[in-house]
Amino acid sequence: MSTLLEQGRTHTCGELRPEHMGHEVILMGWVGAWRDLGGRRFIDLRDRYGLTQITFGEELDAALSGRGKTLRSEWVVAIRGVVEDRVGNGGSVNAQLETGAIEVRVTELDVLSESETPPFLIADDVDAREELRLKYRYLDLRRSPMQKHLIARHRFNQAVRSYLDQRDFLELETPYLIRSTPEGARDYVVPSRVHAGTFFALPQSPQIFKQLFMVGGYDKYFQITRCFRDEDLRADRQPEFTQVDMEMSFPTEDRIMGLVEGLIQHVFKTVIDVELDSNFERLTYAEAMRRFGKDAPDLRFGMELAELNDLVADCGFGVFSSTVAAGGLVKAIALPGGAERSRKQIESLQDITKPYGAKGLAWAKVTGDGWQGGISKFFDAAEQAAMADRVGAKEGDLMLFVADKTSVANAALGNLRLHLGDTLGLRTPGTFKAIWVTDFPMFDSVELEDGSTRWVACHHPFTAPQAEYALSMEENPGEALAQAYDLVINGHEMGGGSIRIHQHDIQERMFRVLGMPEEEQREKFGFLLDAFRYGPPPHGGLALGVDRLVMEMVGATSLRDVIAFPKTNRAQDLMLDAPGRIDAEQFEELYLESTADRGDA
RNA sequence: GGGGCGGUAGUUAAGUUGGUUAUAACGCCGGCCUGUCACGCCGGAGGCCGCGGGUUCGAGUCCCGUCCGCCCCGCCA
Repeated sequence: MSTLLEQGRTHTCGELRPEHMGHEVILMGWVGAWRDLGGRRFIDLRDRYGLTQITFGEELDAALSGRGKTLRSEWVVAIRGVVEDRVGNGGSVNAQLETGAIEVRVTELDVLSESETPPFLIADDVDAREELRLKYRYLDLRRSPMQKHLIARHRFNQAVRSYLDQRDFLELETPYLIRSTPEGARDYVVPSRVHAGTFFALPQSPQIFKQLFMVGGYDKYFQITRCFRDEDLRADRQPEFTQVDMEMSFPTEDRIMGLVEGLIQHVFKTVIDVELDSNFERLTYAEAMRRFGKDAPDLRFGMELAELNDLVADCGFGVFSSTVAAGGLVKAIALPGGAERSRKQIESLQDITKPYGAKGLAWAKVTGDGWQGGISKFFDAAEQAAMADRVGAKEGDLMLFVADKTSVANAALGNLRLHLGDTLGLRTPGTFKAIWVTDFPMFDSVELEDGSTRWVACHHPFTAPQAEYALSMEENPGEALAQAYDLVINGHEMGGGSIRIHQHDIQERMFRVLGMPEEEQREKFGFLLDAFRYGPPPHGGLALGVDRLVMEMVGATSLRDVIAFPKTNRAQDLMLDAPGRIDAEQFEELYLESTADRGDA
């Protein structure tokens, strides 16, 4: 007679329903919680599909029941049994469980695997600290919330593939061992054994390859691929992360955004059954910064920032007028009902703005009798009315002001707005607002240590300028706008893309603005520049952050909760204990003894 | 590189102005219990108080250093 394992499962642990009553079934799974009543024992048998209560009764089979008592947490068992009605057996339905109306009376038991007592309880509510969960990640992955997250990832990937496949996109792979081009983020680097003293780099994105696919005539490409950046981590930043990387030939910005909009709607519908509004709202970068202080605003709530420079340029409050005179920005936000807050509560908000470099957070309460408290006394009634009107503050509101350099004022108030939105419950979990932020600047000016400034690409050096700036960007880099766009959902950047430069002369101008000499261009991007001499089609694309999208969809608060084997804050894997040392022989083969061996010494 | 929070039984936490035997819950082990599902009841075992120094008659508690985890700034599409 064959074993239960050989016969195979007839059902999963999440499958049985009242219509199966009377059926003989074989289930396999992990032993969860049990309840031992003496002559009767209940066990929750668990797999990734759900929980089924199985039961042993002494009156039916004392020997089998005795074996049932020896089972312990996380043992793996196969059982044969009969599906029975809980109520008919004298119990009651467990409405919390999908299988709560039935139970399986065990008639045969095979222990497939025993388990030591796990270091933490495998339960939906984690009580173990994260350090421990990461060390025993395979146990953490048994928890239902983690399984839901990874299953959502699977559905996400499948939805992307089917959507893009139906639209003639080809899923093509690109190499992971490539050449370091130290622009943007720091590269992860892999020493070459065959070529002593030289190094591969892991890609920060397949950017250049996908452009070469366009030159190669594969006019619609995508890939779900890993990218690597050796930078410090955050809750929403891992050193390796997954992107849906896409590129198409003969595009316009609208066609790309339209395609991605459809893709995002399809994915939200498929993965979490949410219908997003069609025609995602579009905001220019300048407008986003002006109204929300951030290039990735959360539009699920208002509380927009207001600029007050023109109103306070000549006011009696020196902090404001001198900020305007120095070319800075005075901005304010109204907190509805905030006038009830105590001075202490109000001043504690500085803890939010301070990390962004804001020197202070000024405030005033709007009452029926003019402003009160804070900086009220510096303004007469007309000034107060004008500012309150600009900010949209009503009686009972609290006005909050930041006067600082433009970047600081925007960052401080923009993040304060998000904080207030959080505390007021305006960023409702389970609600989603997807928007496009468009018309990004081409260049950012960076101050060097010697006080001079240089221009760096906001996006990357292959981003096309908008037509009207193609010729003028050299004279006026700060004014030039790019054909670049970001997808933003709930205040998080979920993806970004651009139309690329395919014209040789414009690419040269771009490099000139960036101050990259020709030899350096040749050395870093020679193959791309060469390729663009042989009929590159107009092309453009976009990349989506898979981890961030899944995180937002399932409502996780950390990327680690949607990545099977993530890294810690210090970029380590606690389970593997990686990175780790290598043995002397392995090391020697790589010729890493001295920096003189790098090849550029 | 900088700031903040944390590390005490297997786990999660409490631990007062420094004081004698370091608590609790869950888990674990044993016993009782035939309708539980956070089962219940009785009993038991279990501690390098992250690590290293220092102050003190005495340190989980105070000081210095260090390691680890998390959040944020810088950095980073």
